Formats: sequence, C-alpha cells, structure tokens
Amino acid sequence: MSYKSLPKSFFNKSTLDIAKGLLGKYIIHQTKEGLVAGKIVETEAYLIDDPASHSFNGETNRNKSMFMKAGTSYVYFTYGMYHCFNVVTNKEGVGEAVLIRALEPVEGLEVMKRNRGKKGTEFSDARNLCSGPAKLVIALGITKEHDGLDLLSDDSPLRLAQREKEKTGEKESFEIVETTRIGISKGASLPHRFYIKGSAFVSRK
DNA sequence: CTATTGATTGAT
DNA sequence: TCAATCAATAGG
Repeated sequence: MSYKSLPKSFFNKSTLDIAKGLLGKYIIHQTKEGLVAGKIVETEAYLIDDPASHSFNGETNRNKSMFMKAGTSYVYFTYGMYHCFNVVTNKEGVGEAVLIRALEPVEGLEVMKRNRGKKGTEFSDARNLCSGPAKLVIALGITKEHDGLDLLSDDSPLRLAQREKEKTGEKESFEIVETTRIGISKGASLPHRFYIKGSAFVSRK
C-alpha cells in the first residue's frame, strides 16, 4: 500500500474544516518494530477562543507546540498517565489544533496489539485498539518525543498521509457526523467533534 | 505552600 | 462509580 504525505496546502483552511478533512486520512509511524498506521475516523477541533482549549489561557511550556506552524504535532500528558495526539492548525503564533480521537488500524496490527496488550491477555477485537485518544497514542507508540514534529515531512518518523490512489481521482466516500465533544465541561455545547458515520472504530457513538 | 481540575481509561 | 497519578492553575 502506498502513501503520500499531506501537502502543506491541506492546512490552508479553517481548523473546523481541517478537523473534517482529516477524516479518512492516515497517521503513519515508522517504528523500530516496523510500520504502524491507522485511518483517522474521529477528530475534535480546539479553537483559540474556545474555553475548552489548552491554548485559551495563552502559551505555557506544556502547550507551546500548539502555537507552532500548521502540520506540527502537539502531544500532551494528561490525567497523570496518558498522552493525547493533536495536529496543529492555523498560523504560527495562533494556538489551534485538532485532537485525533480514534483510528481504524490498517498496518502493524501485531505491533499495536503488543503495545496495548496487558500482559498475558491477547487483543481479540481490533475495534478497541485505537478507539480513544490515549489508546491510539499507546497503540502507535507515540511518546512525548513526538511533540513538536513536522508531520508533513517525508523524513519524519511520524507523519500524516493519504493513499496514493486519492491522487489519481479515486475517492473513498463517507458521511461525516457532527456532534459535541467528549470529556470537557467548558464549551461542551459546541459541535466540534466529527466522525465517520457508521465506523466501528470510533470511541463513542 | 495546598487544593482542585482535567481534551482518559479500565476495573468494580 | 472510581482510582490511578501529575501538570497547570487558583487561592492563602
């Protein structure tokens, strides 16, 4: 299967549109264990004037990569034990990003299962492998070291891509569900969560 | 300095 | 329903 890094021009639109546009795209991680990849099936947008966004109260050491150029990764530590992965959007200096909430595993399933598996038990259901923001980070082997990376560079071990066939006109079509975000108290009514309708791999319907 | 709150998950 | 477990923040 062939993948092509997303072009810079992909980010030449609003964060909300990028959150929708990322559905159906791929996250590829070249690890020592081999290639691991998944199709994005669920996202959430966090805007600069959004009280639920980490960037709402300005730049800190934790969220500084959110203020970098579009296409940069923002990996943050939360709840004392988990990491979540975001794709930074908007201009440098403007803290907006899209949280990747769920993936459909497509390559390196064995590596993912090993990363996620509790010792002894085997992962029988691929649907639960990447069905949550912290789950997919663990499955793909993403760590704090991947914060602030350029996800558009072919040289990066972690990148955003699309299938080669999309370039030749062939398109996968799906409907997008727009709804409210999960796990927040402020800004809870904003319809900034998006997922592929009918996908069995989203975190929650 | 202490107390509280999370863009979560898995176990009870 | 709740514990695990820590960075950021609000309050003394």
